[in-house]
Parts: sequence; C-alpha cells; structure tokens
Amino acid sequence: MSTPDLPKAYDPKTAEARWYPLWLERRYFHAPDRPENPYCIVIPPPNVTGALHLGHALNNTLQDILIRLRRMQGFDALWMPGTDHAGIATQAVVERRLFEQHKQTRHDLGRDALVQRIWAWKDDYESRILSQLRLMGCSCDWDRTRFTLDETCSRAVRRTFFNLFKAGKIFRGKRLVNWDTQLRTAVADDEIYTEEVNGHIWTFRYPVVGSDEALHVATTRPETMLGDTAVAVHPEDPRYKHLIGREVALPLTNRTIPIIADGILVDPAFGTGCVKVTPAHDPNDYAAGVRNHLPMINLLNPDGTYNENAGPPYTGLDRMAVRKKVIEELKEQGLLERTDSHLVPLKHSDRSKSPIEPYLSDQWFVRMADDPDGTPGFAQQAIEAVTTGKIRIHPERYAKSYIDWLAEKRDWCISRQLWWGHQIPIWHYDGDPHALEAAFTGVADVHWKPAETGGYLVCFENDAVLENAPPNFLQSAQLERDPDVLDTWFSSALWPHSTLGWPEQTPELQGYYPTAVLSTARDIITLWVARMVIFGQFNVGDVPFRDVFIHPVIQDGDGKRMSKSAGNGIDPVDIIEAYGADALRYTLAAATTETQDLRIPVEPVKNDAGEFALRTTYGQPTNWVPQEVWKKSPRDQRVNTSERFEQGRTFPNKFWNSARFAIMNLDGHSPRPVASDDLTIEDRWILSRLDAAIIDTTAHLDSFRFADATRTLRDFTWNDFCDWYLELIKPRLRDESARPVARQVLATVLDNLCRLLHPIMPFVTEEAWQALNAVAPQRGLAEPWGDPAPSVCIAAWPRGQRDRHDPMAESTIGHWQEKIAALRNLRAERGVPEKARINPIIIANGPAAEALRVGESHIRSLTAADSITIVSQLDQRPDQSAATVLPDCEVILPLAGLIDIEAERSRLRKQLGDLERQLQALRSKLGNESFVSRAPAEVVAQTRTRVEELATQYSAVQSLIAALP
RNA sequence: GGGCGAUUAGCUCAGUUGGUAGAGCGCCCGCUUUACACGCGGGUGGUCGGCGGUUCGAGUCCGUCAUCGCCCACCA
Repeated sequence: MSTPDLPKAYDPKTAEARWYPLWLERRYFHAPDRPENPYCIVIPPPNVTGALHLGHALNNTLQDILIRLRRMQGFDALWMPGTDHAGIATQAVVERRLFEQHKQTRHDLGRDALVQRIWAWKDDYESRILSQLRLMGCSCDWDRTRFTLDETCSRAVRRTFFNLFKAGKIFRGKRLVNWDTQLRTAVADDEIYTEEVNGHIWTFRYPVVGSDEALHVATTRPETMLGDTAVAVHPEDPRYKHLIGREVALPLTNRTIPIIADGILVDPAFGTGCVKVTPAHDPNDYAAGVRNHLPMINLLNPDGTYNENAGPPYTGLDRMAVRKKVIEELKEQGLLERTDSHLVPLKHSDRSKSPIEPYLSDQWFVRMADDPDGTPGFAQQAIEAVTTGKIRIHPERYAKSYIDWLAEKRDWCISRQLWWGHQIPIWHYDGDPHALEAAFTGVADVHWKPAETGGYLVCFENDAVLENAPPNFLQSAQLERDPDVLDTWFSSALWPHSTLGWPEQTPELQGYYPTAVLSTARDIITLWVARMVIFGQFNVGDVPFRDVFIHPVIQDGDGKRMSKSAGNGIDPVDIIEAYGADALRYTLAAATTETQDLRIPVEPVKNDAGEFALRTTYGQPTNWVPQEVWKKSPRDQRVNTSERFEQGRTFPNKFWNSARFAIMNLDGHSPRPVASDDLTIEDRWILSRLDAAIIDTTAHLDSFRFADATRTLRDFTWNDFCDWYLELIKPRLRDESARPVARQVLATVLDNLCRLLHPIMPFVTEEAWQALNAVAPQRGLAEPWGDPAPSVCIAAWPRGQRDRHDPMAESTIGHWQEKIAALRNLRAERGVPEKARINPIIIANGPAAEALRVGESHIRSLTAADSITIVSQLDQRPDQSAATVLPDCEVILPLAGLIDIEAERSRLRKQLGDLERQLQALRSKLGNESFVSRAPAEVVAQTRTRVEELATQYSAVQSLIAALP
C-alpha cells in the first residue's frame, strides 16, 4: 500500500490558500439572478470606520454556516455582501486624523475636499474588511458587493425620501442636539463622554409678581436663565401649591414667566423643589417645554457666543463670559441666595474634548405615530410584523425590546449636520409660488409644500427633474439645497431591498425578497432591525426577512463589550494566522449558545526584548511588536488567545487525521456495492450513529442552535468515529477478505462527515474531500453511486435515513464500550504495563453475555488481551485478581504476581462505601410513603430496579473482599 | 431609576417537558499502541450565588436578596 503524500498535521495556511481562490474561480458563491429556490441573507454591512474584530467574525461565521448549509441543500443561496458609510462615525475618524496630522478642521478644507478624503479612507477600509471576510472563508456573492453610498443605494435612498415626503411622512421640527461649539457640529450620543468636574451650584431668587414671596431656583448653568420660560414646581408640593398659575419676574430681563406644575420634571424632595425651565438648552426642560407648551428661546450662536435673544449686554459674549456677568449682576441686585461647590457631571465631545451645549435646531423627522384617523403608522405596522408572526425573532425574548421601543412611537430624527452621507434632496424655495407651479405642474417626480417658516420645500426625485426645469424658472429661482445629510440608518434601513436593485423591479428583488434570515447584534434591534421592517413594508410592501437571529456579544476578559472604540478589539486575521480560519469558525460557532455572551480574555505575551504578541501555546509567536505599536496599533494587533482557540485548532486536526487514516487505507480500493447483510455490527452501529448526527445537526441549525450543532458533530467525529469505529475496523482493514466492506463503509462515513462539517469548517473539509475524491471517487453503500461533487461546497447536504437507525447495534456496542472501559480501568489502576497481555474473565448472562460473545475479538484487540473467558458463573475466583462489578456483569482480571492486596482491598472498600451511600438514599426514598404513592409508577419501578442492581453489585463486591487473602 | 440576561468543577461553558450533576481546557498518573503528542488510555475535582417557598422529589418552578453584564432613561 502506498501512502499518499498527506501532511501529518493539518496545515490551515495551505488549504486556505488553495481552496478559496478555486471556489471563487468556479463561481460557487454566485447566485443566479432568477432563483428557483431562493435563500438570501444580506450581510449587516460593517462600518468602514475600521477593521473587523471578533464580534463581526462571530456574526459572519454564523451567516456563512447558514448560507453554506442552504447551498448544499440545493437552495439558490445568495449572501449579499457590502459595507456601510457610517455617517458621523466615519467623518469623525477622518476629521480627527486631519486634525492630528495637519492641524486642520473640516472648515479649512471645505465640503468637497473633505468628502473626497473620506472616500479615500472608505476605499482603504472597505478592501481591508472584505479581505478579512474572505480570509474567514465567507462565501459571499462578491459580484454583488454594495456600499450604502454607491449609485444603486443612492437611487433607493432618493426614491424612498421622495415617496415619504409625498406621503406626508416627513416633516420638519425642532430638536435638541449635542452641539460641539469648537467644531461647530452636532455630535451623536455615543460620541460623548461624561466627566465629573468641580463646579458650583448657584441658588437665585426669582420674585413672584404681585407678592413679597420669591422662588429659590438652583442651577449649575446660570447663564441659561436668560432663556428661562417658566419655573416649575411639583403639583402636590404644599409649599408652592398656592403659587401655581402665577408669575415670577425673570431677573435681568423684562420678562415675566409662569409658575407651572410638572410632576415629571420636578422632584419635590430635591433641592428647593423649584426648577427653572430652559427648554432650548436642556433636554429635560425641553421635554417639559413641549408638555406645557412653553416658548423656547434659543440663546446660542453656533460658535458658543450668545445671540440677540440674550439681549444687551450679553449678546456677542461667550457663554462663559455670560455666566460670569449674570452671577455678578444677580449678586449686585441681591438675588444670589447662595453658592455651593458641586461635582458636575459634564458632557464633553469626544472629538474636540470641549463641553457639549444642548442646542435647539431645525431637523427632519419621519413620522412614526398613527394617523389622526387611526390608521396604523410606521411604528404600529412594524410591531404587527412581529406580533402576527410574519417575522420571528430568536431568541424570543428580544421581541420584547423590539416591541417596547416601537410602542413609544417616537418620531425618527433623520437629519445630521454632516458632510459625509446622502444629502437631503430638499430645496428651499423663496420665490414666487406661481413660478413654481408654472414650472412643475404636471411634472412627475417633484413634490412641494409650503414651509412653516415661509417659502416652500421642494423635493426632487432625481437631479434630472431639476435640470430639465424650464430655463426661465431656473434663472430666476431662489432655490437652495438643504445642507444636511441623512442619518446613516436611513440607507441601512433600505439595505435588504436596495441591494437587490429596488426601486427597479429586478428579477433578484422578485426572487430573493423577502430574505430568509437577518443575523445581527442586539444593540441595533431598534436602530436598524425595526427600521428595515418599516421601510421594507413601505417600499416593497412586505417584511424584509422571515427570521431575525440575535447573536451573543463578545466581551473581553473583564466582561467589556469588544468594540473598535474601546480598543479591545481582536483582529480575526490574527487568530486565523495563529490557528487557522476553521479553528476560528469552529470556536465561535461552538460558543454561540442561546443565553450566554462570550468572554474572550485579551492576553498579550511579552518577550525578553519587551515586545508583545499573540500568545500561542503551539509554536512561537511570530508577530512581535514593540510596546508602543502594540498599544496603539491601527491593526488592533493586541491579540488574545485564551485556550478557546486551541480547541478550535485541535478539532480540525483530529478530523484531518481521521480523513488521512481513511484515505491511506482506501488506496487501491475497488469500489463495490454493499448489501445490508454484508455489514458487520460495528458498521451498522456507525451508520446508525451517523444518521442520528445528521438528523440532530440539521435540526439544530434549522433553529439557530449553533453550539448544539457543533457539539453534536464534534462528539460524533471524535468519540464515535475516531475513538471507536476506526479502532474497531483496524483489524478488518488488515484482513484481505474483510477489507472491501470496511473500506466502503469508511469512505461513506467520511464522505458524510465532510459534508456535515463543511459549513462550520469549510477548508479542512474541502482538503479531505479532494483527497477522498482522488482515492475513492465512488462512495455510498447500495445507492448513490458515481462521480462525487467536484467540491464539497456544492455537495448535497446529507439526509437522515430512518432505516439506518439500529437500536440492536447501538445496544451491543454499548456493552462492548462499557466492558472495555472497565478492563482499561483495571489495567490502569493496577499499573499493568501497556504491553503486558491479560486474560480476563467476565461473568455475564443474558443480553450482556450475548453482546460480549459477538464482540470477543474486538474486546481483545482493544484491551490487549490474549483471551477472554465469558462464563455464566464462577465458583472459584483466581487467587490474585482485581475485579470490577458492573450492574449486569463482573469483570475479573487475574493478576498473578502483580496485584497489591492491600491496594485492592481499600479500592473495593471505597466502592462498597459508594454503593452503600447510593443504596441508602434510594431505599429511604422508597421508604417514604408519599413518594411511593404519589410519584409516577414508572419512576418508582425504575427506582426499585436500580436498588436491585445496586444490591447485587454490593454483595458481589462484598464477596470479592471476603475472597482476598 | 426601568427592562433583559447571567451566577453550575481551577477556567470557559452545556444541562431540552422537575426524577442518579456533564463537556472542553487545566491538573494528576501511565503511554513515541504504523491516523493524530494539535494524540491515546486512566483519574482527581461541584453542599449548582445566599435565604425562603411549592413538590413525594428542585440546578430546573415561584418569591426575595447579592454580585456581574447589556439595553433604555438619567436629575435642576
């Protein structure tokens, strides 16, 4: 027998470099435009802000498992790849870099130049991200790669906005944003950090009009008092109840403002129980202002100075100067009651590090609420998609957060004061309305309505409409495009249908929409999932997906969420380099349980030179970097290992070696059909176990139980196939006459294993599949016969076959395993040398005896025994022997000259003690009247049987002890 | 402050409808057994976070407390 040249250890690098290009070349991942049997997953488009970390690796591994499974099951499986422009996040990174490297702000550069720079950044990271996905083995249809700002997506955004505007779903409103006065921009909530600073809390007196009384209000930002439009007290506060509805004279101004009751804003037990209300400059006050219909006075200019609403002498001063002056003035007028030191939690912009000002500004919104006539609005429609079961969320508990959030029906603020994104397609028109009508009446794709602030808001569905407007209108028109861009989630919300070509009625859209599954993280259920449902229903008239799978969160060793911004991200490529892509995938899939997040400690190692690297327990790290680089590497080179990935490596290697063993033994095999009568009991057993593995794995994957699927396959491969089946057939493989059937079964099981493991470990299974094709192209038993698939990627997923289920074989092999384990245990406990031959005696009756007789030669070969004597009873035990008493038999190992009598005695006594404890527990249970009468008869009977078994074992052990010298 | 989840072996985690506590890694002992030392055989190790309740019987169901994590809302 010649041995094919297969490496002893699985080498991921070779396999990955060999097979991925081949899969691409053969276009296995390319799904047809007109699917007959569609299955589609759209990738959650990663942000182009940076490279992927293990969290992304997890999500994409799971999606690839599903896609590869369905592809093998014969679906036209489309995995749509792409990336997200990620509005504020990306612009922020680029702006930060611009400032660090050139000390320039975006205002120095201008809109076009900045956007150009961001495109360059996007190109870099997009290619980096896509290459990470390829290295992981992701089987995306790369021909269809999309980007949320590309032409196709832009077209969808434009049409959606237009339709929403026309349908009256878009409106303009006020909203408080976090304003960065230094960068003159709004910043997102997640770009803010709170820092406690030493500040003061000032208490002022506001005189009540027409009374000697005064209300005491406290504030940490005295300058905002110039914008107060009310003072609020608790409606039930006896101190102030009589003043509700009256007015106070607002100091430093000539305004009087009402005293209102607001139980939400005011906590009567806190401070004085009076709160000044500045709706334009504080989020809580803003909400109170809306509730109580208060005027809102904006005091701030974009650069942080106070505007004309503040009035002289404050207009034009910086807010900090205003603060100083306000305090001085109030002090002079005797209205400053007291000043206290106070730790103030102050919000800062993450980008400029300057304090945030809440700033009231004009924004665009999508209406979520129901219509006045009761027609369900967007939020309600999205709720119903889930409550009616059109969309199923897994695990189920996340449906609650989805529904709860939507139930608030909060309008969605879709405008952002940024330059990177889809610019809002609204033009402000200040000219003559008749000219507008004359130019566009009867023209499709344009819609306008009067603006509340005067003039008109005009929405063009595309630029051509505007360009083709009558020349005389264009010349005279006072049109100005809104400078804002759309919230990045606006284009993300279209992703499942925009990527398929909507608004064109493409064959892809008709074929693959609704998509099958969306796999994502739980923190964007509201931001993203809910909005995809809303826009999918609005644009296409159907939900975007049937199932939503919420995957676990990857945390570092301290339980902190792994993220780019936290700097604890691990680059999956580093794991792949150290352990291989299959190891990464296997580990992540194995850890994906329904309830637990996964903790992966980040543990760098340090070498003598003080450099850091990924810790590996196998081989030496190769990617040492100096500490400075380690700490702030743009590549996130801080890599961990934790032994978790070790498991991921050992399993592919184990599988690889079982394949290697099979292939070596299949060399020269002449294929032939095998009738079921030709099968030995161990053949029937492994086929029975295989069948169970197929059925279980398929069911687990169908219900997103990735960890269960992975475990099922691991246990079958390692325990059943490697540990038992391969060992059991080794003698047959050496035997000319028994060899053909064993080989045929071996090839068949390995064939199935390659298929079953392929979605989880695509590379090692392809490596094995190709080698198997070379040596045993004809596989299967009686049925499917002929050429195997040229790649396991497109091989058919195995189907369970009920007729392979064989309880008889399972029980027989179970007997063998149990007795073999007992003998091995005796050998090991007694220190019998590996090579020493033994001649055990087994006392057994009934089915156990029958099973042992059938398996006698197997038991001998697996325990290095020369002979096995099976008897129904034994009058005289050998003088020196060790024994184990099992429920249905007694295993005796004669050890003339080798046995340590005292050790044997104490071991047996320990066993006797264990048995006695168990017996006592069960007997007292049976002695309990209520157990016997109230527990199910079956359980009681089971307990009785168990007691009998234990009692038999007990007396057998007793007599063994008695027999010792 | 509200909601969700977690707490099981030294570590990371499984435990399906209540009915004899499991895996991988680690640790200990023994093995170059011609697939695999990324391996093989054997073993040690747990009053299932605390308290209370329901039940013949609770890791599993209920209540409560503690700790940790996540999401949402955050105090003049």
